[in-house]
Amino acid sequence: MSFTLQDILEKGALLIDGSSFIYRAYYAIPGYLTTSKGFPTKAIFGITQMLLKILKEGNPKIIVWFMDEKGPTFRHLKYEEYKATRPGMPEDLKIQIPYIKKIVSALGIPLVSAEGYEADDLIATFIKTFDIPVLMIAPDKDLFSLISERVLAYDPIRENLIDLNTFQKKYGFSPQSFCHFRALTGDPSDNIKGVPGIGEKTAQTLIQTFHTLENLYENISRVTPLKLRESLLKYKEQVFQNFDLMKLRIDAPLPSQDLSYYYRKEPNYRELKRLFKELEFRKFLKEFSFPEEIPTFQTMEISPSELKELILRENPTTFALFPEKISTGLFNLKDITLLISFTPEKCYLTKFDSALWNTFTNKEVIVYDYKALLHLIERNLEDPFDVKLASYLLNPTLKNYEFSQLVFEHLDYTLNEKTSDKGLKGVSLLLLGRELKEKLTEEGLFHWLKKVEMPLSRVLYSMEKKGIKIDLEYVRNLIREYDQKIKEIENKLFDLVGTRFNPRSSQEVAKILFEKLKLPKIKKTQKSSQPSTDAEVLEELYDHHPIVPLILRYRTLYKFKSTYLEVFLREVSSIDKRLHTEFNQTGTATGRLSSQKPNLQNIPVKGEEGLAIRRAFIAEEGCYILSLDYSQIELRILAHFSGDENLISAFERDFDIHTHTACEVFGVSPDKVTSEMRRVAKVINFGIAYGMSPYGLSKELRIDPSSAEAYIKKYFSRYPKVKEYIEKTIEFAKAQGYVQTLSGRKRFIPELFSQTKSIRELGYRIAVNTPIQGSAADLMKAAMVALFSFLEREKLKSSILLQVHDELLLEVPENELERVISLAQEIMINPFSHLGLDLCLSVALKVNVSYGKSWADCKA
DNA sequence: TCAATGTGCAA
DNA sequence: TATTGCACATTGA
Repeated sequence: MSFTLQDILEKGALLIDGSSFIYRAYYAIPGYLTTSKGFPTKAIFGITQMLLKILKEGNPKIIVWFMDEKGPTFRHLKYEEYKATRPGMPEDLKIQIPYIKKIVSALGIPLVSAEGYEADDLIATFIKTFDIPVLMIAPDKDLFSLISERVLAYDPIRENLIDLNTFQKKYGFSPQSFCHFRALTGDPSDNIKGVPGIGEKTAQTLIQTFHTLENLYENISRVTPLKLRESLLKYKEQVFQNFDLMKLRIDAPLPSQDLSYYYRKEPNYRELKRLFKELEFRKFLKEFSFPEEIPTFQTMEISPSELKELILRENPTTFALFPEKISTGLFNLKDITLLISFTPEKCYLTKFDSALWNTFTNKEVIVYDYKALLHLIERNLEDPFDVKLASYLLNPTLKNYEFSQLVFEHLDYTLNEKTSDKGLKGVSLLLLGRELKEKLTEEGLFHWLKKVEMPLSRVLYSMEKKGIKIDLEYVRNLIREYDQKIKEIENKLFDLVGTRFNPRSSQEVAKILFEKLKLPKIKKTQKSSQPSTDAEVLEELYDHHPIVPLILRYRTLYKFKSTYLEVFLREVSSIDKRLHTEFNQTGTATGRLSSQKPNLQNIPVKGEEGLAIRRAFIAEEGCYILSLDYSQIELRILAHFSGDENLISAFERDFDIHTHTACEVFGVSPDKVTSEMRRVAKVINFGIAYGMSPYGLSKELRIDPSSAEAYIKKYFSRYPKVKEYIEKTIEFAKAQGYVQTLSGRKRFIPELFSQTKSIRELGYRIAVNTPIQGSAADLMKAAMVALFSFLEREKLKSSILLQVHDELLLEVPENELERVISLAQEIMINPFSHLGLDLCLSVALKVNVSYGKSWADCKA
């Protein structure tokens, strides 16, 4: 009788020749595959893919992974030449083996090997020991001799199934004779020489006739032609030695004689997920159905007083605190339900209550989104642990930091967005807090979170709440003025063109400029093939037609009106007539803040129109708007990181850095630097921090690429350590897969390992820019926290209103002005020491100060 | 109503 | 073929 595949999977065993499998996976898959850190994973990936497929489609009850062991086998001991010509395993395959073993184990597949024996011998012994149907996953012929009515072979790469019938059809003899056959032909891959002059065809005929070697040599006189017979006799010893080597042993030591030992076990999902993450097998992370380890717990409604009693009794050290339901009751009083959990088995639902609030002092409180919580409860909550900020510090490039996303990322289960399970949210927050605290400590970032990011959330909360005063009357007048100017320009445009069109539509503008007026197309837009009409293009076409300057002017006016002035009126609070932005503390890849609704970090400043917009931001009666901005903070940080003596000394001596660079690049003394030379130097200085290319510089400066390259070369020869630093940073990033800022925050840069050159080069620029931009952000954050706590401690009335990356905007009562200026300046110059942080720069920082009745008045 | 696109503002 | 953001208006599904 014969077995079907189904029979085998249900009643029999699936045996894998792991060692040959690994070789096949390594050589059969073309190309390279590595993690972002460059660790080779091609073989691991191939094996995993195949195993997952086998497990999914076959769902075998018994599956065993057999492997060779490192040391010599009895074959090596007997015959020196055995496998002597086989080259050693390639290094990059060798280091993958431990991972393959880990994955096999994690999948619940028993792993069998024995010192001195090859995988083949173990498989033969297994088949001999257990009389069950077997499917051998065997990518080479070494196991063919084991094929029988109950044993099939399968080549997973060629997807080729060989059963007894197929075998006999192909070879014309039974599998038991296979080693006799191979002893005649030899096996070059194992350095086994066959009989010269005997190939597959001849050997096949001989074995078909005689079945065994013994029988062949007993009847050697019947072998013709004579030459063949002589050759066989001459190599008789060799042939029997070959047979001895090829014959599979059936006395290998199996780990157990009990079949149940070889049953497939439940996968170790946690380990498997960890491995997939480490190896960056995103495909498997997505495809493999990991069961969710959702905690089991009780949800209980409880009154605040009862809960307070319970807390006093049990005295837990850590709480998770999540606002669950907010409804607005009588007199607009907020009615808040809290989820509170201090053990993963329980979650309490209770009313927000100030008496309960006191029990949290001196406890560790875990929250999600501290700033939002402060807005909600409008009370102080000292020194909590925010899981949103924590996971941002661990990885600033996540798409979003929603609670369910964090649970999925760090706790590996899916949280239903619906509030169907309130308790689970509370318990999950507690577990997230534990998990993230551990990870953060490992990364050395726990201190930074507690000392800077958490307090900063409170600072931002107070800035958002305070808002900034807007001169509404002024804005309304300005809008009227702009409306009129816009209308005038529209009319002129329509007159000149001859038809009405929408000057805000780039499509229509392009039609008029490039089709109707036949102006030269300078460049194309990014995604469509429409010719671009952006400012850069229009500048170039400025003199080609009178409508070009008009369109530029129209764009500026319309932009300022729609994006700024009208938004101010729309967004200004009806309660305090001030503008309240929202700062996002987890919104950028570098660690900067961002601002939205409205964005107050991109208020125009250039030109008369820019200042006109800034004039709308005014100080309260009796107060001043005070602006403190870091001077050249990014270049100073570059000087610190690179240690370049020239750059450092330029800052130490408080030179104008652009003029200094102009001196270096153009080889002239400071008094000979023209404004044009300074402009060029400024572009170079900025470009360096962004990793600008010679081509980019040439485009920006409208010079030819070769002169741009000469400038850059000159720059690097004058600031040699800057060049060195850039190179070292890129090397580090490629080796480690990430870069770091002063605070120790990491940004991983997968772009570095892209197959696409342009994306890879983007990765280099990110690697250079992120430590600089990110460290500047670190400094500013520390300064804000230190300044805020100073203002609070000294009970000053001054408040921080805005942060614009390297600038702080304060509203300061006149009588505090002098004191606040000197202290704020002092704090910003040395922010880390004010927080007791053990960080310092090798370059002095400089802070420019200005103040006035409006933001527009804050200029040097 | 939504997403994609082009454009432009800031550091 | 210069980094990090946010937001507007248009366009077409």
